[in-house]
Amino acid sequence: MTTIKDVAQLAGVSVATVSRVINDRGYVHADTRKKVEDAVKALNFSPNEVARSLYKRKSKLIGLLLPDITNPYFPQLARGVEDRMQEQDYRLIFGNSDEDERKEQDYIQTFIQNNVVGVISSTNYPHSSIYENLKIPVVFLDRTSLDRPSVYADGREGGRLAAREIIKRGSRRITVMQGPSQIRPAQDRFEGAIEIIRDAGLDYRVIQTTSFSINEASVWAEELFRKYADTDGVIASNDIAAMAVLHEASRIGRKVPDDVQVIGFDDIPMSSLLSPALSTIRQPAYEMGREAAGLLIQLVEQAAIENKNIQLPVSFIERGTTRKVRSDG
Amino acid sequence: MTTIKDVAQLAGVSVATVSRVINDRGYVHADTRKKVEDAVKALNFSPNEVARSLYKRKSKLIGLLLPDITNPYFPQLARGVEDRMQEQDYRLIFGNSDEDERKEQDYIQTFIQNNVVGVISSTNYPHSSIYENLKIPVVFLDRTSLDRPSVYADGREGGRLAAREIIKRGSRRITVMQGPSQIRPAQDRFEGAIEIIRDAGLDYRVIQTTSFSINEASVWAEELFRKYADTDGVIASNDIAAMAVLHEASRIGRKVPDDVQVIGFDDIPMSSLLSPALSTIRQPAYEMGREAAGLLIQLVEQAAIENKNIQLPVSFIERGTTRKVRSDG
DNA sequence: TTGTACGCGTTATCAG
DNA sequence: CTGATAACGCGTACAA
Repeated sequence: MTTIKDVAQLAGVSVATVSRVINDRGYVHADTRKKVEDAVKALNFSPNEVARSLYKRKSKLIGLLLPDITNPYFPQLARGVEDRMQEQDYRLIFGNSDEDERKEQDYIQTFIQNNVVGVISSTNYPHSSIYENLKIPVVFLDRTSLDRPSVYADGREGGRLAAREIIKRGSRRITVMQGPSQIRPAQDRFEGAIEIIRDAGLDYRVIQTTSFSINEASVWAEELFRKYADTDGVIASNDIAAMAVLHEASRIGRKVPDDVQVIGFDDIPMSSLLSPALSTIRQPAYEMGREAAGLLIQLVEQAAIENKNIQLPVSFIERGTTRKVRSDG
Repeated sequence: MTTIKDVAQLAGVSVATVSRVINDRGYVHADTRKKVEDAVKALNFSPNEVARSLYKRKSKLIGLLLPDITNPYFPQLARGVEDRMQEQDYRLIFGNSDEDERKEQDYIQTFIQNNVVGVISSTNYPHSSIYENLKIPVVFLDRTSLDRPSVYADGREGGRLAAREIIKRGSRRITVMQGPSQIRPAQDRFEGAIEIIRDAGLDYRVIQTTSFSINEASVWAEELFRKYADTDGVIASNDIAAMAVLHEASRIGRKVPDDVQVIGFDDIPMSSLLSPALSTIRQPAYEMGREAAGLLIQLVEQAAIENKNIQLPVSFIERGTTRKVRSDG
């Protein structure tokens, strides 16, 4: 490994001077600068971030904590975060929490040990002591928290939107899948949806789900059609659940969207490739990731005390699992 | 931040002793140990990994480089890697390369600057100078390389399997989607497939694709049915491509599997939720991730010079996009 | 404009 | 069995 000393020696100057040129700090004569730059190139030197980090007590590392990267919604968040961080030369230490508070705790701990300067977390426990005691900035992603910086989509409006659109297209016996109760955005969606359904004077059925797991999605889809065989509209808790509903509908011979309409949530990349393509409420996941990263960088670099919340809008993506809206409204 | 000094002071011993206790190294009297342990707890001390890393010139960090986490195949690899690493207290610095050699270069560079002890890379350039000159162990994941440690699935056999199964089920005018030419496993699959098709005395059509991108998948699917309208069997380059084919088939009114059979590759999680569910060649992605991590840990910890290759078996997952095999063969 | 010397938190060596 | 102390590589006072 080539160190700053090697460079200094080759350039015939002191380490301080080398440090000055590579950090572009303080005065250094043009000639000396040239010598140093040549030496740096010759030795292919790049500064040891660890030593830097130790001295400055801060790094260019950010901790990213997501529930489960295997769930197709999260990679988009992750990608957004990464791209934005990358632009400012931050790197990511990444972990899957499985929504397990203990695992989160452990990860945060090792993040700290590695001098990360901030963390982005998609936690279910934003008020856990884990985060209360943290001395570095945290941004909650895809999680609502009013007293802490966070970036999330407007889940309640998403729920409303889904209900409005499905009602507008003629569903009357709507089943709403209620996502895991500990996940705020999932509850927001649910509440938004039933708010509109109630206002429309309709009643509704509920399927309570306890995770976003792909495996279990099929189980709930089965349960849905078993318990509510007459349902003619499903507002799914996310696109995976919607896929499972589509699959089950097809299996038992219910036509989508003629017999039953389905609206998903998220708009994961493959939703448009389904047959019929999935109508869904789009969350701008990639953007959310980017925003979270941007916000965290601000917090890190400007130590702004002000707590910020960024709420991004959702939108209805009309595809093939909902009927065309009748022209008379 | 509480340091080893604080602990030493509170325990009334020297830092050396504290170090001995926390690393369980050398002799230390039971009573002293107790005092130190108490102090550690009282102060909630945990060692600064950065300082450790600086001194030891190695860390508990490894670099993971994947093309694009947004592609649903990679999260499974990532998750496998992470779970295995986690078990041995290694953490991941993660980056998306977008299959861009320059980006890889940059990431590897910063990995090194952060003292990572090894890297797992799913690169298209295993023989690039980036990796040649690396002094730390590298494991290539999902990429074949005979002279370097690597973990991959048996792509050629996968191709054969796909061809065999689709022929066995009656397809005669088969179209093979050839994945990006620079990606070895994709070529292996392709070659395996045409090998069997040729042996069967059939001819075949080819659609050349240049990426695994979801957006472009639709384009190729369209092209496929436009150019080869009579095709009665498609061996897709991966499950995403297969989804696009399914989608397009449905759009133009070709029945799957009756008019045309489709076999995917990968077995990504949502393949089973399609309607009809996707028949595919399964790669054990999660296992591959775990194996790669295990191998890298060995390399890191035992400095075994021996180059190892791990090839995992693929398997045919029979679902709804292929017909039932006729009992007479 | 440049160099010397110290400290960041930890571990290993070597005396005691 | 324990304690001083010198590294690890870098950045910054402070001196020159």
